[in-house]
Amino acid sequence: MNIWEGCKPFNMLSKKTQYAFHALIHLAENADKGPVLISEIAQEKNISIKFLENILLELKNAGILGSKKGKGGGYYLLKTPKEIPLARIIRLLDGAIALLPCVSLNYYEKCDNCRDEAVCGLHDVMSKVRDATLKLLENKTLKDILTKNVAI
Amino acid sequence: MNIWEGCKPFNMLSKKTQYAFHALIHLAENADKGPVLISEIAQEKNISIKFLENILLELKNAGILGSKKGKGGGYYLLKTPKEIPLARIIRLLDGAIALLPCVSLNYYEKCDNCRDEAVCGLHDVMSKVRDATLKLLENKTLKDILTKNVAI
DNA sequence: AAAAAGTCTATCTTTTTTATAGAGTTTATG
DNA sequence: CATAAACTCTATAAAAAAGATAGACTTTTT
Repeated sequence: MNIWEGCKPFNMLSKKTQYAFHALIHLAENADKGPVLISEIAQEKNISIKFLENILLELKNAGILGSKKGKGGGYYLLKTPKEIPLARIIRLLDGAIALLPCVSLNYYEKCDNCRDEAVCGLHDVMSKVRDATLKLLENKTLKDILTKNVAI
Repeated sequence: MNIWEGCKPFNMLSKKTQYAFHALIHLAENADKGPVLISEIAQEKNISIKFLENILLELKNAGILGSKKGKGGGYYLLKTPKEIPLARIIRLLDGAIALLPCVSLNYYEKCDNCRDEAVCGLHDVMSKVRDATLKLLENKTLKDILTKNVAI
């Protein structure tokens, strides 16, 4: 059961992050209905319920979601969609937003194939890519990826 | 032996692609000296020689490098650095340049967590990220990542 | 003929990703 | 207060990908 089915999807967002986005969208679009069941999100978005559990828990531990146990419980947003930048979610679940460790702002790591980072042309170009990417992902929020209009 | 040592380097260029860039840089900067030995590149750039063999072979099969067997042999560029866009190398060795399969130009794949791609907000944002990335990676070439100045 | 150097194919190991299992805890409510 | 609903936590397993290696083969030079 290969979920990527024949494409070559390297460098992409993990399923974990993709599922997180879809779950957050569902939560935002149903924010008026009180806590939402994990099982409801899983069914609606076609995600393994047990896998989704872990993801929602991570989002909760990061202060993005709240939860309520017991009957009538479920998950809900702790922030408005507008307050949740996409970069926040990606960094939380996938880590660095950069094509090379040596240009990552949050997960920097020295590269060991170049002698001097200061004069590495690769470093320059990849920094530019990172900046262009972050400009979008830090300014676009959950609100921007919603289908329906939701009250702020 | 974890070569990523504690960072969380997902979504990044693979070692294969990174090694390819470093090898190409070395070949460009030594283009005047005739064919360059795999072993020379491996030593200079701190890459496993056997792993590098495979990479150089892929670059050769893609028409980017040429080679000469026997004594005095080695690898050499078939194009000028200016004619080799970075996107070409990444696509060859890593595949798609996109954060989601559904926004990849060269490796498109339908996403199965959203009902309708046409009204998927995620799709819109990720297309913008792809465009911003490609604008850089398709216009920047091997020439732009060289340290030394090399004759065109 | 011998040595140098790339070619090819196969396999192995490690790491990461994805997914699952199951016992535990909290809460609403009849 | 018993019960069921629902999230919590930790561990583990399965699958895929990345990274690396081995060795026999071919071509070329001298």
